[in-house]
Amino acid sequence: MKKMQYDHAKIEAKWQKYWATVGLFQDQVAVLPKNKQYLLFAFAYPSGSGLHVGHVESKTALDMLTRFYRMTGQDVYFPVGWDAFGLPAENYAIKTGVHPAVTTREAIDTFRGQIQRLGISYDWANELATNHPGYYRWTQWLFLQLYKKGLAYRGIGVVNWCPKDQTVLANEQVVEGHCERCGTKVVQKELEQWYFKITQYQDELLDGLNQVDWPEATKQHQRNWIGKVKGLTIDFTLKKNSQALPVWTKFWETVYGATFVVMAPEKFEALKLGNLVAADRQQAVADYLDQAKHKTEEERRIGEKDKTGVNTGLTVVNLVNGQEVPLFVADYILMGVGTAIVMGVPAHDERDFAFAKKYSLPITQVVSYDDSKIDQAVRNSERSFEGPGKLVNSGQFDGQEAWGAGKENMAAWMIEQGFARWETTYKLRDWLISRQRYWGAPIPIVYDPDGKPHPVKEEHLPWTLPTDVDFKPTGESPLKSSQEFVARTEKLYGKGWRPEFDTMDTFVDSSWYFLRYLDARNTKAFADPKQLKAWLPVDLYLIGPEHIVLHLLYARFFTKFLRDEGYLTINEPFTKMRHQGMILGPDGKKMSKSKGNVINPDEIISKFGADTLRIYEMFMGPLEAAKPWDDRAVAGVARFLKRVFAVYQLKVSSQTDPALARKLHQTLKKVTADIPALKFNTAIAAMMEFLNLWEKTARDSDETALTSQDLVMFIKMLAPFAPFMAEELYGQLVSVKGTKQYQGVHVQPWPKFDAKLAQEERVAVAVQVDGKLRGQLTVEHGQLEDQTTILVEARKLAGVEKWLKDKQIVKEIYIPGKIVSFATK
RNA sequence: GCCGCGGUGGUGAAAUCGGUAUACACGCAAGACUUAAAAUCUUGUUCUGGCAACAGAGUGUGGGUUCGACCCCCACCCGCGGCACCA
Repeated sequence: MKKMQYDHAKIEAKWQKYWATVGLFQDQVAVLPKNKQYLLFAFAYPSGSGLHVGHVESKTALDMLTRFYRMTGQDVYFPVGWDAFGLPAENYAIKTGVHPAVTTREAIDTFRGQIQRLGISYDWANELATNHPGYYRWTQWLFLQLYKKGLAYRGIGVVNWCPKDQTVLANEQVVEGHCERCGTKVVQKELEQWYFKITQYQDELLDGLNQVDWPEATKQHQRNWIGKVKGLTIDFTLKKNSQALPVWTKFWETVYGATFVVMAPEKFEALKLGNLVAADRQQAVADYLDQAKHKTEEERRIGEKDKTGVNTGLTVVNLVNGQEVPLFVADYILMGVGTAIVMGVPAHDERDFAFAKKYSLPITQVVSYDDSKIDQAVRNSERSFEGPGKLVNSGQFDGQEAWGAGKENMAAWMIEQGFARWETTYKLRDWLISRQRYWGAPIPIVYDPDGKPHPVKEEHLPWTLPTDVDFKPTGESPLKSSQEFVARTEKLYGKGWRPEFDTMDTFVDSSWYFLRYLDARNTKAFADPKQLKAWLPVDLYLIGPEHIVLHLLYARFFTKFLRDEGYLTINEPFTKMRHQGMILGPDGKKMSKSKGNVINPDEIISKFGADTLRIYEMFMGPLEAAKPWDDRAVAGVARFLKRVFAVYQLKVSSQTDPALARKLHQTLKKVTADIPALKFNTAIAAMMEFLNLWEKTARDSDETALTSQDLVMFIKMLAPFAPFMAEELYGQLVSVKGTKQYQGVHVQPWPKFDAKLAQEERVAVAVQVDGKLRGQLTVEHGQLEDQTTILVEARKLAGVEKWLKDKQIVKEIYIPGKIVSFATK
């Protein structure tokens, strides 16, 4: 046989072309599946800079799994698409004047080429892009369904506004008071906007988490985000007119210690309590309210250390003991948390303590603590403390456990008295979806001349995004600059009618794409119900940890809504989910252009080949871990593949070396178990181990030491990992290659290992004396259960005998095939 | 502060159920080939002592359970991610 050198560029180009020609693994969703595997990768935003190594990691992992499942005879669906609306393309357009549609198309073309070079076996038949009218028509349809049910509504509210991007942001897109995207300080603005009523499903979104196989941390994040808390709402009353001021709290056991009541400025205005304020306080209160209104989120945050407030001069009655306490307004009380009215218990709450100190308010201790140091400090009003203890100064409840019986009894009593009730609160807010941006799906709403909103008629969908638009940010929606858009609206709905000029948050587009994947060319429905039923839910979703909260919550919300509307039969869209870890630069830091530590996958491919890149990224470590890039380790993987290729150029043996056969089956067993467990790193290590033994066995010979059947077995094992090389080597081995009957390695059945052959004949059993390893006993496989003999043999081992001499054995243990343990006195 | 994840050789990391800690790879060292270098191959590589046999120590720290702990329990330290004036 002619010896060939491993030429990755030639081999990869050849097979990429061949697979494309025969349409390998295309259009798979049409088949009604028996053993379905719907594998999903969080679709990418097609940025101008192309695929990065992080994309490669998750795409490769799923591709390996996909190829493995196919070989084991399952019906796999592995689709691809583009999250194509969004800010970067629009910002680029503002800078250069190039239309986002153009840059997006170019970026998608780049990505597509890179993906094919990587050997990712996507099914392209249902490729989709969210900016395509054929897609966003159904995004708009979804909006209209929500609208019909009152789950898409218009509301006035204080919104987060990014002055640089000139748009509203969802709460989720504000990170520490700054815009998630551009880092600009976010300001508050009052606007009328569209919301999706996700809170309608808050309990189900919480409960559903118990049904899915997701990382515990992710579920916990979602739970925290929904933030369900059971508390007690207690009425305090305004002395002047007996008006009830409900206070919500988790710590009602400290209610006897309330020495003031404080409410959010917005709440004070909403309740119109200003009129009740005595004349001499009017000015001070008005000033404070005005000042609070003009504070940004950031300024309020700074106030954390120095709390401000104003005494309204009004008096409030604490109904538990009739005590009269002052009413304050303070901006450390947040609108939207509880009732926005808080009882101030300075002895047992840090914030209330700081406030009481500043305004010289009394501090009443109502819980005494076992720790005398703490108790002393609280008694002397030196600090506040929250913790378990006994109630004091609390009327009939004195002496009861504050975090036990006392808490329960007090709640029961207050409820019985009629001035308290249970109330559950949530942190989750409705989803603000309006964006004053161009590059998104238009909200399908038109306004009549009176300004009343009406849904765009379904026959007018897709409600297309106009093209005659000036992108320059003005603080208003760019769509306002389109003449065509207004003309179209007037033509279809009448003179004086106006379209909604805002577009939808791109999270709307990207939170239902996994449904459209199943039938992306359907023009009658977002997907054929038969396909939806056959393929949903998604069996495995691989997604970056950055999407833990928003995307997943929204996708689950849509799923539940569409189920209620009769379109879906599932409760949860993603049965199993895992996260891939971030690939860091060689310096161990997050890759970024400014740090100059970015690794370009194209360069790795041209230097070492796609097979090497794939295997290296999977070999770096566990899929979910953050891993730094190591150039030299890449070369190590390239070496591995080169060695595999070289050993396949030897003459095929007529018999397989027995020791090597055992190792082969052991390796196959390990790889077969590791792939579905997503433990690609150890599967690769096992194959490397096999190669090490193989080379040793075949050394100083011109033969492979494997039969052609066993050579095929290993190459099939390698196929999901290194699809190009596997196809090449398989072709070299199989005689029908080049003929019409030739079918590549990727459609071959996954080999079966011989369990008996994979078992070692002799097993090394470790022998311990007093927990220390003192010897090793080699036992024939058939003798493993013979405890008596083994214990006798173990004692006789030279290294063991030495340590047992002059000692009395008090216990001896034998775990078959593992260990012998002697305990002595 | 709260929630979550993690801490193992010089480095990335293995260790399936509580059972021989450090597989695999990188790096490093020595050697082979070479005029030389690169590439490739071979051998070694947890630490301490010892020529060696061997002995001792060893999975962030301190304790505990167990014949036996990277793994389980308690207390703590450090790193990373998220949330945070949430009453």
